[in-house]
Amino acid sequence: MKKPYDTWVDFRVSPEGCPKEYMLALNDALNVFTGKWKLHVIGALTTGKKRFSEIERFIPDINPRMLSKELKELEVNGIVSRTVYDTLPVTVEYELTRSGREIRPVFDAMIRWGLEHRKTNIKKKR
Amino acid sequence: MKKPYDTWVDFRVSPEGCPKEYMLALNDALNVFTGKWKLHVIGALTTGKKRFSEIERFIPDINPRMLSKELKELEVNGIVSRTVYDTLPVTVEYELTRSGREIRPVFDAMIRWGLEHRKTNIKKKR
DNA sequence: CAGGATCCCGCCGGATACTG
DNA sequence: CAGTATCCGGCGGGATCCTG
Repeated sequence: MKKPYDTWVDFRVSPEGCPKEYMLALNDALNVFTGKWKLHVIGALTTGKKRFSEIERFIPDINPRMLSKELKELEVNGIVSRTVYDTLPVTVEYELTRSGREIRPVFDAMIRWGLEHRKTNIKKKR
Repeated sequence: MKKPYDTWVDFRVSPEGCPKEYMLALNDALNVFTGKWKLHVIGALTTGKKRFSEIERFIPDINPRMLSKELKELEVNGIVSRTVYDTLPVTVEYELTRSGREIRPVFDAMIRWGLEHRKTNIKKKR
């Protein structure tokens, strides 16, 4: 993945200018949402820890391959934790980490903006 | 573009549950960021209105096709406004709309989360 | 100057089948 | 149950060239 951010210091989000680490942080946040299902998975887990098949049932139209992929990425990114219980057959539980739980303010900000945006924009598309 | 959100009412971001319009709003917000360059373009325009080639120079490694595409999408989505002046040759200025300018709190929330997230996660990747 | 037209490739994500 | 393996199409996005 290309990161033009590294050389792109002049990007400004705040009036004082946006240092490189801010861009990295922004990028991190964006990476959490990339992919078609990541948001759904996080959403499913905000109602509490769940097992693989539970999440699968919770999210219509997702297939195991995708769910597996997304969960793995979220785990690597420290958003979701995976716990294996050696029952028979194995039980695996997924849960939001602290970071995962703290994404909510971001969602809230996005929703707040989105709602306002929708009000002022008569949706022509879709 | 598939929108599983429409049938997916059980997604919860807030404890009270997340109504469908919230999901749509969240989705709207996400659509603003999708694409490799959209964020850069918004960033470039936060420092004020700019012409096509100015934005091009502002963002390293972007090519005209991409810039054109992103600007068009942002315009359709009501984030950016396009003004044509009939000089010779034509001059075109791009500017953030009100909605576009008001994205900043969202960015701020993302950055705040991202910074916190980075602190607790010793980056193993990259 | 401000893009459009074409070509092309990687990879995201869907479908289906299989396993410890 | 909790995933892999494999195959495959679409499209996001790069490079290059062209135009009103």
